[in-house]
Amino acid sequence: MILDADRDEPEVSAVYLDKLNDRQRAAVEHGVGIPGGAVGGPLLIIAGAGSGKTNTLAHRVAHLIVNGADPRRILLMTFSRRAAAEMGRRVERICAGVPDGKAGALADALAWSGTFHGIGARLLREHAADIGLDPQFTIHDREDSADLVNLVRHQLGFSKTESRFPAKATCLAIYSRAVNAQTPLADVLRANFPWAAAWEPQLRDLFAGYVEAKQAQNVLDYDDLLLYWAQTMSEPALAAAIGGRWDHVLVDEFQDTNRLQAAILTALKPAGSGLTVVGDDAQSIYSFRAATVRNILDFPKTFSPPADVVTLDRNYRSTQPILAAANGVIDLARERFTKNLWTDREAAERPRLVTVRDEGDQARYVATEVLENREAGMRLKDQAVLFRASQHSGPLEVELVRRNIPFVKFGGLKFLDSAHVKDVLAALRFAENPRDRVAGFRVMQLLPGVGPASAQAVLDAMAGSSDPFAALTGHSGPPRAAADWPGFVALLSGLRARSAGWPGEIGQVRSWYEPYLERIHDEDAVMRKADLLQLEDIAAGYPSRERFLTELTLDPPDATSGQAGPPLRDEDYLILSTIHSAKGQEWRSVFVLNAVDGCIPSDLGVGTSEEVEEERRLLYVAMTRARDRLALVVPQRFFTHGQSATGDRHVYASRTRFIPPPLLSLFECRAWTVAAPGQVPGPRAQQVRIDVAARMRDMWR
DNA sequence: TCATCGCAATTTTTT
DNA sequence: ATTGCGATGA
Repeated sequence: MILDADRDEPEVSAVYLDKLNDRQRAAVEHGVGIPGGAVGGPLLIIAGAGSGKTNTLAHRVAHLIVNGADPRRILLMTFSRRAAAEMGRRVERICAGVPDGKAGALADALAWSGTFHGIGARLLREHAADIGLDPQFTIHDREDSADLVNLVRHQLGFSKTESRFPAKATCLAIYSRAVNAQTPLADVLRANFPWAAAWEPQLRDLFAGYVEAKQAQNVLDYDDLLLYWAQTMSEPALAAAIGGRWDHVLVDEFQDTNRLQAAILTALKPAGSGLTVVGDDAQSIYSFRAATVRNILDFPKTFSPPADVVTLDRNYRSTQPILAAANGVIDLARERFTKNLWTDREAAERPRLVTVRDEGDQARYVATEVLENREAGMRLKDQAVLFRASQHSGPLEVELVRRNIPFVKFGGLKFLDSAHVKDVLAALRFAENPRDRVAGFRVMQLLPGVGPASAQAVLDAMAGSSDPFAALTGHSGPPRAAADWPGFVALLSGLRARSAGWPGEIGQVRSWYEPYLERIHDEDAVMRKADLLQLEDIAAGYPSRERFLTELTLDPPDATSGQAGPPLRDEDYLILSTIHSAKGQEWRSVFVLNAVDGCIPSDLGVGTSEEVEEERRLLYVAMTRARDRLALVVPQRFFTHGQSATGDRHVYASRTRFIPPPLLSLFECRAWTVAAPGQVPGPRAQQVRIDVAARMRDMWR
């Protein structure tokens, strides 16, 4: 693209502004074009669902650039890297449409965009020397962090206490909340983990040990990426240097940030100049991660003069009946801060509330409807099925496979979480950072004859040495692993020397690992090997081992594995997604599974009224994803787990409490049964599900 | 003392 | 599918 940067017209012909409504335009133009090129004051954009939020933010970024802002000095923090990429594309497109466009250099110029955690990791590596951090640090994901907590818990002897000590994941959750909410441990325990409150002194010791262990091993967990960043900002000189890197800082999905993130933000821009945050308190669904709507509510008065507020309440996405139903649901919230949305997209069809017999019928209903929609010209990609918990889509997935309907699932367990992938990554991480005990502990125990004790012994020997890797190669190995030890040392030496280059190293690990994989998982080794080949493909997309490990941890590929590889780009497929993962997206037709008490709200989320309110917002988010059609499905009975396949123990469920009788008029209520002639409904339907499940298993044999 | 195997119990949402 | 526990065997 050819740039004509010399033309310096004072009046920028911003045709793109004409497509915006007044409010959006106010948000885009706020503080832009101040004489002398000064940066505007803080801005809060309250943007309801479907109000063109992403578009407005993209226009604002583009408008800043068109008016002379340096894209390299813009920091854009989004909720996921997918959202960041989408934003970059839009900004580029808008800029490209401007005659004297500055779009040419934009592709890499908008370099500072990503998640809080991703930006934090990048800054910490750059400033490592300033804060006494080794820039080679590796990053632990949730599971790794929990494993490390577990190791420390063992050392401190909490694993065999009289009454049961909280599980490793719970310990980590407590720690994480204390850090992210910036709240004292005692308060966290009282408010969120009352059953663990008696263990406060032990937990305090555990967390101290955990922090020490992380530092000794040169690893950071997710929370550290924010915490170290925030700590760095408490040193005035560093704060000025880091804050001064950017003229504009924009934050999307601000309702889902926590106190620690808000603290970072105000430290970056204490006066709020150049600061823009966007969010919607009605869509706050991450308080389990210590996010708080107070960040949005308190934002204006954090600054003096206070931030300007622009509210976008016109919805461009959904039809009026869909919006009316969604508004009805959120109207019953205990407290509301934003006004209801409005739209002029008239339509006759109300959202449907469909009662079905059980989860099997729910699956058949959705599959049938999806196919009907497709017959009517709606691509599969225009349709999505949303659910509260990843597992809820199980029966539907079986039905889709049976009917040959391709789908991609978002949310829930990723294939990175599977044991074999983690094994390979642990080997790479151990080579990258030989002090990483969790990685070493895991990978060494793959060798026959090596268990926890001898792995610990080797790690201790390494930890006691100034050159841990030399200590490893010099180690004679656990006595009972004599046969496998040389191969293991050879692998790590090769990785350290980077002899195979990247991504060849991953092939190196794979060929070393395959015999162990076959030994451990002799049943389904074939499928797991295929996963590893896929991992190798993914790895090829990263420039180096370090970048691969970092970015994979912070931004794992978000489609869940399972079906035969990732679908091709031009292929049509149905979207299955947790409601959390559906954030910010929209589809023409949306199905919401299990709109019953126990699922929405989740049984596990009804402890406090705050939790119930969050579940209500979750349903609201799900409903507002729909543009033209929406169906909530209510299965009447659920088969309980823990019984034989032919068992019929079940419980009856009732419609979600978030749609009480007064709201029913906003829906078209109907029942659906398997109506195909010749098919016998009832117990037989259950039989079908079992047969199909067996057939699916056979696919891989 | 340590590794391994079998058995039972459990599983929200995610950077 | 994974985690935690106790028993067993080297």
